[in-house]
Amino acid sequence: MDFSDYVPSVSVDCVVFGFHQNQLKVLMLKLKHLNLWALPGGFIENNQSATIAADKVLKDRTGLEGIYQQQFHVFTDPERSQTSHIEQLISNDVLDKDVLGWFKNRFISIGYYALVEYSKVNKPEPDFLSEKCQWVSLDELPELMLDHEEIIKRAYVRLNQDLYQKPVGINLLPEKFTMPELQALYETILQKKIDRRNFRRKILSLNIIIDTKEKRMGSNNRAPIVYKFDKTKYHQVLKEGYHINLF
Amino acid sequence: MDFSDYVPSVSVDCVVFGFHQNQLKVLMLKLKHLNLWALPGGFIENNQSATIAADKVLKDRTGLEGIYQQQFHVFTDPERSQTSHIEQLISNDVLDKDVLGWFKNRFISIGYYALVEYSKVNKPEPDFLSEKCQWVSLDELPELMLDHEEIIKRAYVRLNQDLYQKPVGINLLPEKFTMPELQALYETILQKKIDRRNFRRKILSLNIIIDTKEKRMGSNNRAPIVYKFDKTKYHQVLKEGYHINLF
DNA sequence: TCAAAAGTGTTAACTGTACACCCATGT
DNA sequence: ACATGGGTGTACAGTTAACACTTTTGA
Repeated sequence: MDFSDYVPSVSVDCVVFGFHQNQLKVLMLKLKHLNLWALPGGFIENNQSATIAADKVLKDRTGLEGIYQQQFHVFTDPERSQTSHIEQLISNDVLDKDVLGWFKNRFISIGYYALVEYSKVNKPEPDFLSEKCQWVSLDELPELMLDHEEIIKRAYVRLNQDLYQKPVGINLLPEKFTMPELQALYETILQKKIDRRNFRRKILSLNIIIDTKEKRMGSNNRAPIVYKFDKTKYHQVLKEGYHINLF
Repeated sequence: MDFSDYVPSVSVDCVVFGFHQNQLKVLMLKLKHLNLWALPGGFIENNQSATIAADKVLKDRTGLEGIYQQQFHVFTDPERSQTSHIEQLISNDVLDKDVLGWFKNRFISIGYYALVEYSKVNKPEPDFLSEKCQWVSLDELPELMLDHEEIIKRAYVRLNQDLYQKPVGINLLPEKFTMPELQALYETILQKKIDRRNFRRKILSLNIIIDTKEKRMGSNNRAPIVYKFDKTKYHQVLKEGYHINLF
């Protein structure tokens, strides 16, 4: 393995959020032969920006392109770099021992959070260090490598803050969705109950979603209206920001 | 010069804001023999976090410790690294040519903004590359090295956003200040006029400033009340955040 | 026709906004 | 005593919050 194409000392870690069964999930990798989980991550090629590097990580794990991503923090504590898991991976023949030199470097990691439509991630792909890649519920995190738990926590805090400013949550839903679905998403991320009627009014007043004139049939109650985003207005609001008072 | 103590490929740049004569100023360095200005910056020692490295930059330039600082963005565009100014500094004998190897690296820079009390910075110190270090008004920026103009712009955008969420502006004022002074600061940063009476009410309702029972004498009008921060409550609010509607 | 959950509307409480007036200070 | 600008109060408008009723769907 040759790491000379990568910027030394810098890595990228992605906290990929998905929303399923009214739970916020994170895409995680289970390391081979170790009882440890890790965030999808990678290194930055010499001619890449970190954003492009993050795009590649996202593409490799989820198969998707054009995912919404947001750089949220850089993790620079010198204590965050540990190689014990790398050494174990080497002794389990997962990694060749000539890579230890690279991993012995201290790494500064740029944290991105990404929002994906859960159902579009059909078969998340593990990387060369891991045996599986799967969704893990945010409130049932397993034991994580290095400072990855802190990275997730911070990503979540930032997502939470951002949701008050911009309609980012929309990236977690499929193209078509109902008002109750959108509300469940907001309630999950913000961790508070919101009045159904007030929520609807506020969201509609943003003028970023459109009634498709369809209804979601199939349940034992009145069929909710199916909406989709008004992409033009959505991007406008995303840029400008707003403040929804959902306290 | 020996750079082996530093983390390769990573630098720290600080946008140091000060407030003087109702203007927002930034601390800038004038490069030796070049008609170019630069932000205070530095590299990260092997056992330092980026925050500590930024602290050192701030200490070296301003002489102050414990300055309020906030990491706001990482600049990773591969095109941002250029060495033409370094080469010119070498040909002017400012730098020894054996440092070119280090500076030829591509750098990823972690941007911090810092807020200091203008009057406490008595004699800003240039670094080894620069001939002077001084305050420059935000709206009269000279020609800047690399992407430093973009870094400043982004720092300002972030400061602006943060001011709506947390009472950060306080760090730009001396320990004791009056309501009109605080308002002038807000109006400058937010770039909008605010109604005097409404401003006062909102700020006071945050309960983070205390009437010192003193008055600022000396001008031809009613002497304004002198306030100071309630540090305990201030730090609490800083952590929790709020939203002031000053639109 | 019933339960469940969605759509719609109304009012009271609160917050923000736009003002006018009075007061202290130095000349 | 007057000009200047700071401190205080108040009423209106706009927004948010709390809540009740009607409608649609599948069983």
